[in-house]
Amino acid sequence: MRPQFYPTAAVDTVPILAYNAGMPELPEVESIAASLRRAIRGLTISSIDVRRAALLRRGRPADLKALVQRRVIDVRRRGKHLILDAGSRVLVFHLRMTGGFQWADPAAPVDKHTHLILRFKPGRRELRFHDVRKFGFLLCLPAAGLEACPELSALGPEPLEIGFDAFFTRLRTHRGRLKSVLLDQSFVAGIGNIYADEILFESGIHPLASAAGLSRARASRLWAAMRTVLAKAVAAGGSTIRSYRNADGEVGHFQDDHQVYGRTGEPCRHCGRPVRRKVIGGRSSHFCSRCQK
DNA sequence: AGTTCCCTGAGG
DNA sequence: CCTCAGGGAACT
Repeated sequence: MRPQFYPTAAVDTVPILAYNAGMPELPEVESIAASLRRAIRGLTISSIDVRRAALLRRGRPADLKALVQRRVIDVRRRGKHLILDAGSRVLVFHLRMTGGFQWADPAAPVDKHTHLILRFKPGRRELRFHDVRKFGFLLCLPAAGLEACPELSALGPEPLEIGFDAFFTRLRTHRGRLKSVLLDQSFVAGIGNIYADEILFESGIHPLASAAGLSRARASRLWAAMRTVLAKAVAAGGSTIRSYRNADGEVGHFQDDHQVYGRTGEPCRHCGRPVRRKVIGGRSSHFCSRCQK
């Protein structure tokens, strides 16, 4: 997990906000939340432009309008959800596969996939939420009882917060293949297809292994790998964010450093055998059949 | 536990 | 033109 930024324009251009171009999982959402926090915490929402009402899954357009004049208290993450805390009311975004934000110059053309625009005071830039495939959604809810909303209450613990004993206990209650269990947001929240494969490779465990049948020793390796892989990715700012949009609107490129994900047929970085790909639970899985048992 | 659906751009 | 990818809900 060592993405690097390669400026494509002048050396002095500064990336100001993650423009997500990958599939956001826990590390990416964490990174995006941090960018948004730096950009808008403490600002007052001055207007909201809803360009695609269907984006709003819970709450009403009028609830969105009621956010105007409120101050942004914080931006945080829960699972893959991004929570914009405006005091007694909050906005919850789920980026799904192609959702992302732009911290844009209001004069810049608005692309057709932009579904929501938030403007602030003070500030000369606006926050645009875009989503090419429209899988993402937005909740506008009262802060009180937020955790009780179905999207959030269904989530399992945070993978970087759960201790080993609790993790091991949870594993036994989730039968099925390990790959599917890691992707189950009610097991732990925030792991997606890429990190699930990377975690399994790091732990040396096969994606088809039975979750409930894992020995304590193997579960311990899995737990440690989960922490290592996710923490490194968080520290790197999210390995699947492939581009940043800088102040000039130029896009820089990241180099991914995955061990197995998307490397079908390429040599395993440990043993050199070709990385295999197999569909498990409807999701493509990448693994090394020699290094993962 | 597997399949379908949502949606669109990318790649064949 | 066709097919595929993907998160996650809603099926079967």
